[in-house]
Amino acid sequence: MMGAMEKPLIMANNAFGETEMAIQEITRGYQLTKQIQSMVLKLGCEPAPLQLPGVLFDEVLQALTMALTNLKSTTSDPKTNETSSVCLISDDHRPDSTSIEIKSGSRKRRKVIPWTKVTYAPHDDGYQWRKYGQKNIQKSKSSRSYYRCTYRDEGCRATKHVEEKDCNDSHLFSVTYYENHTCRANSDTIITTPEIKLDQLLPKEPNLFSFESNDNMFSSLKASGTQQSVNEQERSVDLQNINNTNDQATIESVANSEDCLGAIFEACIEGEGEGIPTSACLSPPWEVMSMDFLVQYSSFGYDDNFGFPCF
DNA sequence: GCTATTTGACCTAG
DNA sequence: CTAGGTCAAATAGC
Repeated sequence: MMGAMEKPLIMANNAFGETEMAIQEITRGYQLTKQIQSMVLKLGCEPAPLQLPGVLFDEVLQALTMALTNLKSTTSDPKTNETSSVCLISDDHRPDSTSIEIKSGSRKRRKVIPWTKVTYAPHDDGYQWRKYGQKNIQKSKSSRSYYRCTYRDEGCRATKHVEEKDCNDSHLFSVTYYENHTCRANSDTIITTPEIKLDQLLPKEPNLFSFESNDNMFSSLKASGTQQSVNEQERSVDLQNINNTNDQATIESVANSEDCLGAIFEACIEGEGEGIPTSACLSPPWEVMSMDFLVQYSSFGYDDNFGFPCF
């Protein structure tokens, strides 16, 4: 009988199916990250093992494992309503906006899942923050700084915690974001995760872009005509001036360019030629972009809305 | 004087 | 009770 009772049943099944799909996608992300991990770490074996990427990959894999564990625990019995419902990705698809709605009895409360990134530039995320506290953390040698959005008065609840990474590199920070920005300011000034279409960024011909052992990285970039043809007019970086510059601002602007992200990522992953200098992937400031890139893209690396690479 | 930062006190969850 | 997060008064810089 086609009655009014059918609709809720279908909706419940769909919700369960979406969660199952999410599990499958996260599982796929996990497997892909493992592949990238093996390739990147293998690249870095000479002259020394890459400790930092190793740590970052461990964190990414751990995060994915936890997400899977949580998800699976909520889908053990789709016919009951006793478990919590899960909202994996919010409407705006921003990676830092993931949240869970926990149903406890008749009440429903929202728990924000923080999003962490590892970076050399903890303050350079395009938002305006105001520091409101600092604490020494017991399990960490360094202190943790607490920031909230400057526009809290306008109701923006975004906060972030900045902590120096507990590793050999004293300039590396772990930034944990909580809540989304709801302030108007972000639409004008925010520097979001670049929406990179990897197939646009990377050369059509596999060997067009290549590193030579002692060559300057930007010389290699200049040599790639396909790279520059992606959207010539939008490029703010004058690669030709980079080779001789020591200007930190210029270097950082280059470090933020999509060209470099895509190119270095491709070089690290594909290992085109044996001659890729480790320094091209790992020496500051290039490490800044490659690490941010790896962390962000291996965490959420399959969503076409962001143009994430798919290997 | 205004705004941002510092820092000790206070609050709260585990 | 303890550790971590937040508050708010004091301070600094412009």
